[in-house]
Amino acid sequence: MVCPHQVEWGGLVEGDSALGSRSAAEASTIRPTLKDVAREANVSQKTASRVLNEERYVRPEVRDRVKEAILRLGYRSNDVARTLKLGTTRTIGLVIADISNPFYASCAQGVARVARRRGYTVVLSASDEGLQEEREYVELLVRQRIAGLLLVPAAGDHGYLSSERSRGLPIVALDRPLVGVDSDCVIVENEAGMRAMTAHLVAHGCRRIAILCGSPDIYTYGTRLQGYRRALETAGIDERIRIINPTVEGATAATLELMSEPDPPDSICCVSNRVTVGVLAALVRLGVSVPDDLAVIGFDDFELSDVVRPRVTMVRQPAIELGMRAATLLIDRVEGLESGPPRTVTLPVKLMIRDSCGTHESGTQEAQCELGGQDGHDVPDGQG
Amino acid sequence: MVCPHQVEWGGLVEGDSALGSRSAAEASTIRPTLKDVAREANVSQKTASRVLNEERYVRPEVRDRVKEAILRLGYRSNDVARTLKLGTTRTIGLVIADISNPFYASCAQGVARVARRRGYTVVLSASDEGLQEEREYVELLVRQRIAGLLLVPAAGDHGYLSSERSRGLPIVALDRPLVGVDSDCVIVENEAGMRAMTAHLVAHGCRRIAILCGSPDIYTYGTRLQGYRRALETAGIDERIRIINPTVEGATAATLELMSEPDPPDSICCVSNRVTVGVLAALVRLGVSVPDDLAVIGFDDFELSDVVRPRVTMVRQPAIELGMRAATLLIDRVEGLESGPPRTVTLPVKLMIRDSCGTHESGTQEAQCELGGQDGHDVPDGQG
DNA sequence: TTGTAGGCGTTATCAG
DNA sequence: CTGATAACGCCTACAA
Repeated sequence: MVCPHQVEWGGLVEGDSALGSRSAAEASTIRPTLKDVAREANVSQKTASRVLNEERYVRPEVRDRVKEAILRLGYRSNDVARTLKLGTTRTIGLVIADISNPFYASCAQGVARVARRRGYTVVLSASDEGLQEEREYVELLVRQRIAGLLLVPAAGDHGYLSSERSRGLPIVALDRPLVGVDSDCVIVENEAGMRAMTAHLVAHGCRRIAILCGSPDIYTYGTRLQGYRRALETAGIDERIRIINPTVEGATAATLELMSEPDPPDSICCVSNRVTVGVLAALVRLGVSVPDDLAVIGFDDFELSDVVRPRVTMVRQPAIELGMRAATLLIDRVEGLESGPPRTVTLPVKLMIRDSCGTHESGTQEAQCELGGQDGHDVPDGQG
Repeated sequence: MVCPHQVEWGGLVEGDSALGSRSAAEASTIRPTLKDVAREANVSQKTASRVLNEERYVRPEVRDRVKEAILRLGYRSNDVARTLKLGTTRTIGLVIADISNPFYASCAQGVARVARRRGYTVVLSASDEGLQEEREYVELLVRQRIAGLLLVPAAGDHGYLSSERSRGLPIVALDRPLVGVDSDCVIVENEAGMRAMTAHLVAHGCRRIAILCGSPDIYTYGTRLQGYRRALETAGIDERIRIINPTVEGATAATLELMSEPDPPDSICCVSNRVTVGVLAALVRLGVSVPDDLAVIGFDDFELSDVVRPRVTMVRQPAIELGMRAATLLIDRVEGLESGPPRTVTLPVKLMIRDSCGTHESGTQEAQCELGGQDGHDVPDGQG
């Protein structure tokens, strides 16, 4: 089916836009330009441009003529050209670890929401926690002249970003701070959250408390581990640290192993929703009864945490808000609405007390963690 | 901290790149151009360009000089300019309904994986099932001159896309075909899947089989509903159709209502993972025992479907592969590797038999649905 | 092997 | 109010 525009369009093929026939692969190039619109409307290019950008000083009559031409030709302005001229994109680059982790998906959702609201476009990339991949993506994004960069940094040194930063690229770290550059960052109360979790286990009589933790080189795991240690230290209890691959499969394997050892734990702290899910899967397979045989507590919510029996006690992070705050901060930087030194925004987490740590619990209770403030607190960093 | 490049850079401020001081908001513009590199290396711009693109015919000595200049200046080529000149991006636009639905997240993951492998960048947008929002996003993407468009169409007519298509923009529909334009599309066996689900319930003695379904205007729901109806027709059983808002909350509310009515169903078919999760939440709350009091079966897997007790019988769709196939097809079109008429790729689904439909089940069994082939089948459409 | 001139589609400048 | 003309940063032709 040939749309009517096609017909109109046919008459312009002679134009100097070099609109001859091309191979299918190149066909996407056959689009009318502002010059075509101008010719069609019998005005200069600049006038057409004026209409397009809704500038003043265009006679209504002329304006209508141009608008008509735009419609007739199915003209779409070329942001590539405009960007080149203006020197600034309305695109933000988002580099996360893994889209299939609901936590990051929620962060991305928050980012997307704010971006849309403020007229920005989001380029998404997944680094899979690899610094090398992250660098490649950032390189690509910089080439594309993104207005700002939002990233969940992989483990390792991010000094490579300092040249970008010094060239004025706004960067906001999400979920974890950057190592080796300073930048804004939006994180949650990792240590306090885990401390609260561990203390909760202690309060329920647990003494052989294991933690299944990803590499402490990754900030979130490192700080959460720290919280665990401090809580145990306070309680005078020995640590049982297991560094694992923090995936569902990794956690399942580790749990299977852990529970088959002599002197197994009486409780497990999970450092992420992936780990919690993996632990639960293993326990179900083993027929271990929670919380009777073993208590389980997790950092970060997961879908069904409230539906699974027993309902899992865990610390909830505001994932969507994390994304929204990060995006807001970034765009504020981009637009110059925010111009102070790098700042760290720390959002509060909540301990949701349910049934997986002992029968004393009843109903879902919420407990703000020690550091928690209603809206998080905002700390300007020391110095650059 | 001032990085060493800054110093080098300082010497160039006089250049005709107009690198004077600017406001913080515009600072991202102060980047060296190829011209700066050329001057720094004492060669022509073209020579610098040659080195950048690794063309032949550059004396090694000169090449090194240029590379050094690039490094010293921290030069990053400007893809915006390059794109304008070349007339073609390496960006694909992805419009999905909702990132927080793990199904779409997985699709996006598949897309991202292929895109990365083939050197493309992905711009992500979420339409929230709104046709209007979808249009706005597409408009934006077209302006950005994406090389191709990948979308999960919202309900409604997509005739608005035909002008883009006729201008040569490759479009691949994901999860649902487009209405009103023809295009490639990658979907799963919706009807067969739901027919198998329903038949499975019938085989387990269910007779009051309800379906919780989203608006049939959305292709996936429409076809799944069709599968349900056909299976019941075959079995000579009455329909119990409930059109709901297919979210977790919507399904929970509907289930609560459904179960409190006189003559409640003996089984529920869920049209999506969102619905299944919502149903389970409601049943847990009501204390309804599955499968004893009620059988439950779902379309589309969800995390923990295999961990929750009883384990939920459901039809699994290959979400990641869906995304990968769609992206592959799209990029093949973009690059002209694929040039025939629009084609529809249908991927098979699998019925995973577990415990939520009756005690006859034991262990997880897999059953390929009727139409299933190993790799899906590929049907060139009728005609344009 | 290297350099010069011109244009991709916009917008900005500055006259008419 | 409107229109030539010159960039934006890169690449393709076409010389040298």
